[in-house]
Amino acid sequence: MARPRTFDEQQVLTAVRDQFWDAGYADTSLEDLMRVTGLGKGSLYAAFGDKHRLFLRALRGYVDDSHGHLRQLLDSAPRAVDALRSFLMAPVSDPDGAARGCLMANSTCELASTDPDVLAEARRAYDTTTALVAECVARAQREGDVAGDADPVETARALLTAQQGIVYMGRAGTDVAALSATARTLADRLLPRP
Amino acid sequence: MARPRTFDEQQVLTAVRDQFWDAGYADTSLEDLMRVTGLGKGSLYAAFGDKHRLFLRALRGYVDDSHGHLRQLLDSAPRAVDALRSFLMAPVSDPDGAARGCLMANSTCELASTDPDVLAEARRAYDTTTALVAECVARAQREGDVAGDADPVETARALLTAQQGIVYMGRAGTDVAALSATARTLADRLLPRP
DNA sequence: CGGGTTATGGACTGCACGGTCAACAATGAC
DNA sequence: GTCATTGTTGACCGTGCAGTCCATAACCCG
Repeated sequence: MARPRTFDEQQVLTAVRDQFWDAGYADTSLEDLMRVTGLGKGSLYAAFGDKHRLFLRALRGYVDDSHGHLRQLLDSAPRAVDALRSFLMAPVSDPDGAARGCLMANSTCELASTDPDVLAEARRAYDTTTALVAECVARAQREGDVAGDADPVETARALLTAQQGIVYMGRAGTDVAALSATARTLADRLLPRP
Repeated sequence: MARPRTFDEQQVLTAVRDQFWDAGYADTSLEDLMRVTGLGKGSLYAAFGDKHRLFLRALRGYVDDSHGHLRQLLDSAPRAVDALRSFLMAPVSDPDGAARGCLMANSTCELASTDPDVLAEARRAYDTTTALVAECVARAQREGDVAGDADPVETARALLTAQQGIVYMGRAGTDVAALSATARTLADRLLPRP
């Protein structure tokens, strides 16, 4: 046939994602991307298109992976309420990762007003997250761990909003100890026992 | 003496702030700044220094103004608990402004990992905000509108974190109606009646 | 009115960026 | 071994950028 590729697409996308995550979209140059992937410009362009398309590709992969992890988290917990607490604590579960924030959130803040693709990806992401969390809230209610009078979707929105607030405060340099305490406070308040 | 300035410094800083707010730091060029201020490059450099210093100047002005408004909001309310609710609802109080987010938050997400000045400004801003809100929480407790067993600072941190989550979800394109409902849910949960 | 001083505006510079391209390398089919 | 096909590489290009600088304009003081 023809000459085969010498790189693994997933490895390249992971390196690209980390680069955009650390430096943002505008502050990442093609030279940065060449350095972290080990590929030449031509290879990157042939395989992924231009910088913007490559960014969207990495961003979508990040979102899909995150949803995969979330599904696993929500489904694997014996009691749904514990999964919901873990969801809220996730931003502070990795002490070193808090200041990094979330690639989707960082990208949204940087680009939402000028890049419709990023905004659309954000809406898609949070719709999915809300649905996953709402289902888990309903399960927690059936298990008797969360008051049954609250609307699961509304509770899920509140949990997601609070979680994004935690992500943001971590990005803003709040130390992890104080932020963990805040996360626990939010969990206690937003997941009232019946 | 010498030739006087033909521009008003505050007006210029307001125009600059709006430009950075709408487009972000990296996506704002000096040409943009010249357009919105009506000044030439030489005037901008002579009066404010380079792009980065001008940005920091506008950002600090924004933060100081925000704290001024917050003081006014917290002090003017007859009952402190209503002020705290207003604080939480502020991001959705202007329907058109929700998607704009907050200049401090947008800047932090875009630049926190590469610009120490912005990160320092963020920490300063949120320390101040926390102190102001905590004082108001204490007042609400004295007025008997908020349960007295909660630590005012910890409650303030939870409120601020939730508020930033609301700001962010607005920036991410959540429609204002749904977001207002979420804000009310968060207010109800985070400000429990005694 | 003249001269010292500061503001103004635009021409200019050097650079880093995203993107293109063509020559070359590696593979499998036959 | 030959060839068609695809991947790889690095030189190259045009553009837009931040920042500099200087000639000129406007002002106040004496």
